[in-house]
Parts: sequence; C-alpha cells; structure tokens
Amino acid sequence: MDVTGHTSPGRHSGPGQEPRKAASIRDVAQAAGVSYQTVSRVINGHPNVREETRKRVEAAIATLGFRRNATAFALAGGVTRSVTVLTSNTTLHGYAATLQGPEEAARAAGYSLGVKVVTPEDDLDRTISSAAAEGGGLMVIGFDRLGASALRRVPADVPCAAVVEAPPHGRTPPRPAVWADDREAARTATAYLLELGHRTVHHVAIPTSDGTRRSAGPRAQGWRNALEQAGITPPEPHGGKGWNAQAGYDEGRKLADTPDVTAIPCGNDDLALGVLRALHHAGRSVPEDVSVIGFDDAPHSGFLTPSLTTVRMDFQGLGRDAFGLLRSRLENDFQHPRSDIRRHRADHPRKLGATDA
Amino acid sequence: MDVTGHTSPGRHSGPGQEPRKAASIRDVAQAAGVSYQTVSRVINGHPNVREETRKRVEAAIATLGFRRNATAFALAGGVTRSVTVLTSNTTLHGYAATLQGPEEAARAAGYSLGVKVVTPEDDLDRTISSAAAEGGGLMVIGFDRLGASALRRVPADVPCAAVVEAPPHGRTPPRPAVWADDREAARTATAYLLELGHRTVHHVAIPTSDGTRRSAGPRAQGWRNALEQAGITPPEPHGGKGWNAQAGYDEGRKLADTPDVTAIPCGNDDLALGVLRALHHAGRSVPEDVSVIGFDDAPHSGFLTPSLTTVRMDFQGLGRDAFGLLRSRLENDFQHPRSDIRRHRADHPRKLGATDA
DNA sequence: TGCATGGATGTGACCGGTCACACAAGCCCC
DNA sequence: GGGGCTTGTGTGACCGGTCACATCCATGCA
Repeated sequence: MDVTGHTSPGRHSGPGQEPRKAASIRDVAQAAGVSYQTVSRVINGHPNVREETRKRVEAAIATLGFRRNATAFALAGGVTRSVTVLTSNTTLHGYAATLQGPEEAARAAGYSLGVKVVTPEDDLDRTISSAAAEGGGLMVIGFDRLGASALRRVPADVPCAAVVEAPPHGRTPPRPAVWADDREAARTATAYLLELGHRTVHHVAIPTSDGTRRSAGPRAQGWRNALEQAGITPPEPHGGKGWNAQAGYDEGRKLADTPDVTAIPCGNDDLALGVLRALHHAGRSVPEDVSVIGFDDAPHSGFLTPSLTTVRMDFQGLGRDAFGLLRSRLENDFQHPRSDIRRHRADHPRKLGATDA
Repeated sequence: MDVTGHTSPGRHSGPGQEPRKAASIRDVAQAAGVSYQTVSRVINGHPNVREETRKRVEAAIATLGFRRNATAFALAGGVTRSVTVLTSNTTLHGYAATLQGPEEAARAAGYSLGVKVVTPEDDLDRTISSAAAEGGGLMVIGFDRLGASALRRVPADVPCAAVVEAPPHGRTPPRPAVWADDREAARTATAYLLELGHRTVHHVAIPTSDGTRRSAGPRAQGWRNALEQAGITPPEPHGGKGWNAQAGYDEGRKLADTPDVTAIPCGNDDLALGVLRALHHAGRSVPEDVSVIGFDDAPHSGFLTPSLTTVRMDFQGLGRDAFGLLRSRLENDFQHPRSDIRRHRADHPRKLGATDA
C-alpha cells in the first residue's frame, strides 16, 4: 500500500558510556592481593585454591566487572569454539532454515557463530581467508553457484564442512558435506502426481549450483526420473533463472497458456507461490485445473488459500549435522595436534566436560 | 504433503586435511631470511621496505600459505572490527530483514558479524557477557520482550546499539537505539481504512516488547489513535499472543464470527495471512466483505491471492543505521579513548551519510 | 627427626601479532 | 669530513590470557 512506514529513526545518544579499559586478570590480582595465576585458577574453577582466597578474588572480579578476554584466551591456546557460516543468502527459506541449525547447535555447544554473506561482487578468496583467519571453522552453505564455488576455494588447511545440493551420482563434494536426498523427494512427489492421473508433469526449477543447465539440479533430476520411469518423455523444464515468487510468476505465465499443463511441481515454495498467482491471473483454478506442489515447506505455505502442497525438507537438521561434522573436526584437531603429551592434557575434564559452556 | 523429503545426509569424509599448524609471521621471516618485523611491515604495506626484500617476503608468504592470525592481531591492539548481533529470532521477516542491514554493512566495512540467538531458557547475563567478551560491539534486536530485556542487561561498559520498537512518548531506550515510527504508520493505515467507509476497525496485534497489555505496542497504539481521532471508541484489540500465521488464524476465527468486523489491520504479515485463511474458511470474502492489511511487507505478501495490502517497513535500513551507530561508537572509542571531541566527529558525513553502505 | 607427599601460591615463558625504539648505511650540506 | 636526515632493518616489550615449573608450608608416616 502507499501508506509507507516512516523509518527515519528516532535516535538517542544514550547515557554516558565511559570507555574505560576493561579490567584484566592482573588488575583483579592486584585488587585481591594475589598473583594473576591465582585469578586464572579461580575463573577456571581450579580446585586447589583456598576457600578464603577464592572469595576474595571473586569479590574483586565482581567489583571490577572483570570479564575474561576471549581474544587473549583464544590466543593462549584455549579452544576456539567459533564457527563462521559462509552463505550467499540469509532470507530464502532454505538458507534461513539451514542457518538455524548451526545457530541452535552453537548455542548449545557454547560456540560463537559468525555469518558472512558472500556476493558475486566481492573477492571470494579474500572473504574466505579473512573468515578463516578468525580461527574457528568454516561452514559453507553451497546450495547455489556462489556458495558452491566458495566451498571449492576454501584452503585445504582450514577446517570446513558444508551443506550442499545432493551431488550427481558418483561424484563427491570437495569437502566434508551433508546433503538431503532432494532427488528422491522430487521423484516421489512427481510420481505422486502421476498417480493422480496427470498425463505429464511440468517442472519449474530453481537455479542449479553449477550455474549450467537447468535440468541439472537434483530436484529437476528427480522429476525427470519419475517421468522416465513412467515411460513419459519429460517436457522441457522451466525456470532455473531465479528463486523467488517473481521468477515463479514469470514462468507461470508461460505455463498457464499451455493446455496440457495440469501438474507443476516447483523447485521451491516461492516459485510455487508465483506460479499459483500466474495461474489465477490466467483464470486457471487450483487445484481443479492444475495441481501445484512446492518444495521446502516454508512457514507460510500451509496458510495459503488454496493450500499449497509442499515437500518438507529438514534444513535445520542438515545445518545441525554439518555443524556437528565441523565441530568434531575442530575438536579432534584440538585433541591430537601432533605429539603425545598433549593427549594427556586433552582429557583434563575441564576441557571436555559439558560444564565448560 | 505426505511425500516427505528424505534428509538422512549423505556424508563424505573428504580428502585428508592435514592439521598442520598455520605458519606464523616468524616462520615466514625465517623462510625469507629477514626479521619478523619486516614481515609485519610487508603484510601491512609499510613503505620503508626495499623492493627486493618485499618480493622475497611475499614469496615466502605465498609458499607457506601464511594468513595473519586475526586473534593475535586483535589482541595486539589492532582494531577489532567485529560486532555481535543479539536476537531472539532470525526467521520472522522483521528480524531477518533487520539482520540483513548489519550483514551488508559489515561486509562493506570489513567487519565480521556474529549472531547470537537468545532463548528464554538460557542465562541472559552469561550469554551477553560471553558475547561482550568477544571484544567488538553488541547490537541488540529488541522488538520483543526477550530482546528488550537483553538490551537492558548489557553492561554499561560494552559498546552497544539497538533496534527497538518505537518507545512510548517521553521515554527513551536504555541504550543508543534506532526505531521506525510504527505508531504513525499504523495510524495512517487505520485512517485509510476509515476513509474507505468502514464504521470501525479491528486490530490483531503482535506481542508487545514489555510482555504486558496487548494494546501497548506502537502499532496497536497507532491503530487506537486513528480511531480516537475519528471519534470512534476502539474495540478490544485481538492477538498479542503470537507472531505467526497460526496465531493469526486463531484470532481470525473469532473475528470472522462478528458481523461488524469489516476491516482488520494486523500487526504483521504472518498474522494477516492467518486471518485471511480464517476468513476464507468462515466464508467471508476478501476484499469484498472484509479488508485486511498486513504490516512489514514480507517478500511473499505481494504474491498472495487475493493480494495482501501491507505496510512496508524499512527494516534493513534500520539495521544498517544501528550498525552505523555502533560502528561510530567503536571507532570513536578507538581513536579518542575518552574526551570530548566526540560531538564533532559524530557529524562526520561519512558516519551518517547514505554512501556508507 | 627426617623425608616424602600434596595443597596453595607465585614466577617465567609462550601464543602471534603490534608498537616504540635502536642502529647501520647512504646521502646531503656546510 | 663530521653532523644531521632519511631509509631499511632488527630487538625488546607488550596485549591478556594460558601452561609448566618452582617454591613454601603443613601434613603423615617411618
């Protein structure tokens, strides 16, 4: 509507924030009349500190508002517990939902999570290497071309895990990765439509992660396979140019004019939404004249009228698994960097225990 | 649909990743036959290095795959250039869009961005202080109760900026913040409905950020104000219990039964979507029988059938502004550890201008 | 009494960068 | 031809934590 929210922000410069430097472990030590090492012991819950000393140190910590400097901690060899997610998008449902996996897992595991959105404009190698320099691991969402190429350029020595499109048969991603069986899901959905009696099934595809043929993505492949298994020659696939409702609408206009189009599984829910609208504008009713199926189960899909049938994908689980993969890589690294003495230190309960978070 | 995507992930353990320790500045120095300081000069582009020496160092950097350790850099006093966003949600459109602001701004400004999702379960103070310990600034999205209370608990010495609901008249947020004028936007939208000839206007509200009365949020207030200005006694507001389409549907069922309900501006697009569906189920048609207006302009809203009229809010701009606020705070701090010169620098065009993005 | 044992605490070095400063060599100028 | 300036390079200390090891003191036990 033309009633547009007015967003020139109200500003408030806030109560005076004194930029005094944060208290260090040494400041606390001095205040408590002990050595810095004792303070370190207290903040790490080391047992061998006299009760009274501990009290004193804790008091000093409280009055000085001491917080352990995470940077120094990391530098001194403390576990890094940080992961940066590289993605080209954060708003499309698939991406956002995938991102929720690590968000939640990171919170649970006491990791800090960074998000870096990559764009076609910026220098991938620079972006990646700056992300890698942060110290923790890298998690790449490689659903699209940009993400996939980012994944390919992660240096071999950087701990990394990815969520990707299901790779073509016989090929494996360049790095440890997880994926969902989109191909099978699309095949099943298409087969279902055929069972309903449709003579053929048309597909509006999402862009592929290698940026090439639009029939190459696993979802398109699944659709194609289902048709072939039923002895039907797949029609030319549509789409492949965009992910959003507008792209779906554009393709939908074309499809709406073709009479033999009665069933349209789409590469995602947004495309499906656009297709629905195009069909509506063309006077073809859903689901009477045409069946439309979405993909991804975006949160609003269930509330559309008419309802959009959709294929649910567990993106969050995927993201969580990738995070887990990366985490185990990171923590294994930590436990056996090379030699043997370390291993002894690694079993120290404080390092591995769940209480550390 | 019952055709559910199969997501047990295919896994691939990837090519052997040797966990060799990353090369340090000293390693490079040794390889190039210079001192570590010279290496530091080269990577920082310091002019006083002989051309031939620079070449040698650069070669060593390349062969060793040296990357400057961001942790050590930060510890040694390099600017931190990192911001952590605290939010209770990342998927609702308002939040996701707000988050895009700092994502983009951070990329442009070479900042790294952390995201921390807070939940009612976890210990806010711990979460905040661990986020603060990362070193950079804190940006809080305080649209809801949880976010608002997080904002209140950020220690005074932590650089911080927030995006909040428009505060009640005469009150200011506890910390530097930006907000949109939701109240005015809602008032205008409601006035528009009244102009169309509706006798009264009902409202389905989003939850408020102080967790209390459901008529307290700025959007509800704007709706109420418009009615009062028109001499109409506002009916009891609905909603206030949830943000999503299901919540909208629940309220919509109730409203659909009341004959005098002919206009329903909703607190956000998801609620509106649910209301639309409830009206449809109840056999009341939109827009013939009832006018529904959303709020936020979520990306799919424009593609619904019938179209959802919605009020566009520039969340991304809001997020960008908050980031800018925080950034100037961080960089001022860095440049002038305390005194007064601040005011002068705050008007620096680069800080406030639109070109910064 | 003599010594091993172990708890409580302090000192020094280190992580990987930075900055401040010292120093040597080359040049200019009076 | 020696004082000053500039350029290129190296040394030492520091950021704020950690770990390894040394020390002091109170025990327990032979």
